[in-house]
Amino acid sequence: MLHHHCIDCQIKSAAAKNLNSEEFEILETNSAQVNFKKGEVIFKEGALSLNVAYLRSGIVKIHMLGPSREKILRIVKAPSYLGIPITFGNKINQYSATAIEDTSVCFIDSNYFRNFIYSNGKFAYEIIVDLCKNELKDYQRYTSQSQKQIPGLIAESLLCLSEQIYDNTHFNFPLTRSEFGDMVGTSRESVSRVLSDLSNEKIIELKGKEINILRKDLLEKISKSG
Amino acid sequence: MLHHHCIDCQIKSAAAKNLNSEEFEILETNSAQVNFKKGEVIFKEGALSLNVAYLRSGIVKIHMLGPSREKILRIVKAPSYLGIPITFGNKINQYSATAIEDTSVCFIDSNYFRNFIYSNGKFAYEIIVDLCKNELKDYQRYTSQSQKQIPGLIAESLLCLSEQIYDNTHFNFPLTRSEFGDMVGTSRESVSRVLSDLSNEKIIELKGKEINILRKDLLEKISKSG
DNA sequence: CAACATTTGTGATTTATATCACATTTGGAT
DNA sequence: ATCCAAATGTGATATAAATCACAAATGTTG
Repeated sequence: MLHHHCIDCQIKSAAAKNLNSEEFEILETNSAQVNFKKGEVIFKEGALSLNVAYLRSGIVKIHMLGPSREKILRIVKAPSYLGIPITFGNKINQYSATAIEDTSVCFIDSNYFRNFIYSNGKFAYEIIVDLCKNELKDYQRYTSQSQKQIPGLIAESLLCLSEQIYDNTHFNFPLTRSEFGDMVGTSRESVSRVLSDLSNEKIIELKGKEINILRKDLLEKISKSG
Repeated sequence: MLHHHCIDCQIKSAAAKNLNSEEFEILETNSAQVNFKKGEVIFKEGALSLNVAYLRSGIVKIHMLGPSREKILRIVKAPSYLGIPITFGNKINQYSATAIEDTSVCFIDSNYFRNFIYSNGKFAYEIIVDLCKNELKDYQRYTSQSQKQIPGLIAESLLCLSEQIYDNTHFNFPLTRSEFGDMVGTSRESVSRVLSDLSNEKIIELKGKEINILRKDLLEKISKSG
C-alpha cells in the first residue's frame, strides 16, 4: 500500500479541490489507499460503514440484494465518492460496491470527512452538488425503467455505458449477461435475445464481450421509443 | 401571504435548527410563504429553478414525465425540503411537485440557501444527511420495483402510505387509481383489480377513496413475497 | 490439455399484465 | 336537482417477457 501525498494527488474530487494544506494533512493521516482487482468487493451490504470510499481509478458496480435477485443500481466510473449515502444515511451499508475493472480506492475515516463538511463550506457544497446530480440521474433511470420495455432499456444502457463510462462506441462489456439482466431488470435470456437481435440488425457488433456500436442513431431511436 | 418570523417557526427543518438569529433574518427577508390547495402545482418540470421549497405542512407528490406517461417518484410529507436536487443539480427543473393535500410552502432564494451551506457546516451536514436518507429509500424502492410483481408493489405502497405518511391503518387515499398506477408502474386497471382482490380477501377495506388496512400481517407477506 | 464449471444462445411454453371495450359510479358545475 | 366529465370496475383478448429445457461455447484449474 504505497501512500502518496494527498495534496499532490492528480485526481482530486471537485470537493477536495477546496481543502487547504492543513486539511490535506488531516486527510492523509486518516485515509488509506487500497487496490482492487476486477470482481473484488470494495464494501458489502450489511457491514458497518466507517469510511467514505473515494474511487480514484477504475469502474465499480453498486448493487443491492432484492426480493428475488441482485439489483445493480449504478455503474460508477472514477473519480467519484462511493457510499456517502450509506455513511450519512445509515450506520449499516445498504448496498455493496464491487470492482468490475481493476480499481484504486482511498478509504477516508468518515469522522474526518464529516469534519470537512462542518468546517469547509465549499467542500460541503460540492458534495451536495454531487449527491443532487446523482439523484436526478437516478430519477431519470427510475422513470425509464418503469415505462420502457426491454429493448428500449437495453439500448439505453448500452448508450449509457458507451457515453458515460467508456467515452467510446467500442468497449469491452464489463458484465455477464446475467448481471446485465440484474441491471436493466430482466432475465439473462432476454438480454441474450435482444443483443442478438441488435446484432442481426447490424446496429451493434458482438464479439464475445466486445461491443461495437455501429448505428448509434438507431440505438437512440430504440431507446426513446421504449 | 401572511409572513411570520422564521426564527419563531415551530416546524423548522433539522438543518434550519442550526441557523443563528442573524441567519434567520436573512432567511426571512429572502423567503416567501405560499399556500397550495390539493391539485395545485408547486413547481413544474422544465421551468427554471430559482428557489428551494420548504414544505411546512401538507403532502406532495414528486413526479416526472416519462417516455409514455407520468411517473410518480415519491410522496413527501411535511416537514421536508423539496427540489434541492433540481436547484443544485441542474438549473432547469427535472421534475414537478404537486400538492395532493392542502399544503404550505416556503420558497427560499437558492442563492441564500447556498450561502447557508457555505457558511454553516451544521446546516450543510443536515442537508447532506437528508439527501443521503432519501437516496437510500429510493434505492430500496427502485430495487423492489424492478423485481416484485404488481400485487407485491401495491401492498408495499399501501404499507408505505400507512406507515410513513399517515401513521394510521385507516386513511383517505390521496391518488386516483390511474395516479397510483403511475406510482407503482402499472395500469389503472391492474390497480383496480388488485385492490378489489385485497378487498375480497378481507385484507383491506375499500370505501371509495377510504382505505382501511385490516390485515397488516398479510399485506406485509404479499409485499415480501413479491 | 483434459476435465469441469460457468456462461451463453435459442427454441417452446407459460404467465403476468397490458390493452381494449363497455358498463357503472362518483364528483363537480350550473 | 340535473347534467356532464372524470374516475372506476370488470370481463375478454393480446402480448411481452419469464421460465423451462437443452445444446454450444467459453473460461478455469489441476
